[in-house]
Amino acid sequence: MEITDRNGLTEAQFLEQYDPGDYPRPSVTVDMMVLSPKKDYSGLKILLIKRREHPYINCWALPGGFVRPEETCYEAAARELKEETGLKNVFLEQVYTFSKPDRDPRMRVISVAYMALSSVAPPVKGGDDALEAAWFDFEFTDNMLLIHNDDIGISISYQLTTKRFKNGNVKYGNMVPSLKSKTQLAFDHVEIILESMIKLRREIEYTDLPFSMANEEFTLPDLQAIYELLLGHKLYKANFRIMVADRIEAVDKKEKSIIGRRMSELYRLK
Amino acid sequence: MEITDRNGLTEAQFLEQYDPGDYPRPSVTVDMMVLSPKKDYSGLKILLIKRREHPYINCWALPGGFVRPEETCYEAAARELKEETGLKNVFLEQVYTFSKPDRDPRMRVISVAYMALSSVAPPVKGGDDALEAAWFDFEFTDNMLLIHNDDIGISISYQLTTKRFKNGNVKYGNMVPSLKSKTQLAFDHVEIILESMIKLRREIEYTDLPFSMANEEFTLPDLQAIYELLLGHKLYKANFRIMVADRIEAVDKKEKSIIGRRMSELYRLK
DNA sequence: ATAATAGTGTCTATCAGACATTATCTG
DNA sequence: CAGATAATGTCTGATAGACACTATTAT
Repeated sequence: MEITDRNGLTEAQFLEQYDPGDYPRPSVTVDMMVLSPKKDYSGLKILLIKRREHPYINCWALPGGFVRPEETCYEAAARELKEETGLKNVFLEQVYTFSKPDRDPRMRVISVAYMALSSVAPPVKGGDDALEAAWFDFEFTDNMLLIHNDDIGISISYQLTTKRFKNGNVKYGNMVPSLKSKTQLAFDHVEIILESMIKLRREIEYTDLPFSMANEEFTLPDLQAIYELLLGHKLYKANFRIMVADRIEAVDKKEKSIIGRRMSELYRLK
Repeated sequence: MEITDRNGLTEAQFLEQYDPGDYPRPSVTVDMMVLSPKKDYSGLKILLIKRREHPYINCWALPGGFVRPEETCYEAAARELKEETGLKNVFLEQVYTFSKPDRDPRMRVISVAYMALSSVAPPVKGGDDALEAAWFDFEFTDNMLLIHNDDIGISISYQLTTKRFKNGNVKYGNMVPSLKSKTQLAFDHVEIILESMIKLRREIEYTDLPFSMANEEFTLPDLQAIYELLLGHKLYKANFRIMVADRIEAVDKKEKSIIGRRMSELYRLK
């Protein structure tokens, strides 16, 4: 009664004898843009890992790693994030898959990019560890990407210009980075950051995504500060409050806001 | 003067001796949702391929194939699309990467999904060919996905319900399909279609994407019809024209519109 | 001539942007 | 009390949604 193929095999029989063959397969990795606000909400931080091997030896790279046979890409990203930072249950979303054949000179590596947003920046393995990680100040404007850590004296910057591309008969502008500093990010990780920021800013329009950078309970001045950091521009207080009004509920407690110096109502995401 | 690693190797030396090792690697494929309008603009069509092998033998599947070592995923998708349909230079965009370890029972396959939008639906290899392909009528509403081809007597339908998910502390609704027809789509291809349609509809808001389904020169009633097909609801004529006004230029010719029966001004995308 | 469809005018509700004002808190 | 900041009020212009009307064309 079971369906058989042209060789008379049932599905179970087919799978039993199936040989995946020896075609060249790419390695698949995940790479992540992990952002968190600075403690005083005066800017954003991004997590980078220092490379100890060729290629891009001594360069800083986005955290990431290989996708294991028994896990999804999402699970791989969540695992790597937890290994690096201890963070779990933070916002984590797929951004784009990068697949230029020569993006890694060692071998063919296809990388699925993720972005993660955390309300805190936990301490990471630093110093002269084999795996050195650090949080960098992250500044992203219309024409500049600046990533620096003044403690360890590293500054990486790219100028951003807009180039027009065509897809079918639809044209659109796209950011093109050009290195301005002596040090650079490893691989195509600038592009991963740029794609992530574009997607992030677009999604702020129709999601509650900035809430994932706020504490469980937050004041509105602080939530507004997070929105402003992610969007890269100031907002009007009154308009902002109208915008988020139906997504929040008062907790009926007061606390000093992080960015201000006064008591402010606490709220929670509905 | 060159930088050496802990073994004293330069980058060139390192790459020379580098052994990618024998870790398990996934196969990477691309799968595509290819949409085009019906000739009379009364609906959408989607391209499907009939499977001749286990698993999902005799099921219909999205077109796709393996990513070759020397090409990007985009190039793989463009190549497969051209092979199936002869189409090139159509709108083609990455949607999402699907990576459940068991999504293909034969082996680990990670699939990068693309969507393609064409103004025409070229004839495809049909009949009793080894590789049977066909265009299906495509209907997508809030609670139903219906894919059918009355010529060959195939109808595939899924009911769509909304389930709430959590990502970090952000909650959002997501469509969950449940099969209603006897026949089903192969693999997780329903999910690829759903993700693609969500992204497609969202991008219509801020791109010229529906123009890629129109002819080079088009009438406004026809362009509006395409917008309505993709969005799944009617638009007001006057509002629609205001909306597209600054993106089009008159060609100063008239032609009968496809959906109407009268002469109408021809336009072109700026 | 008539019916259908192309094309335009305009009213309204909503909303983002922009200031202005009042209330409250800290030092 | 003074200065700063939290919180609210309100004006304006742009825009989406809705409907009505005129012009043109196929039969």
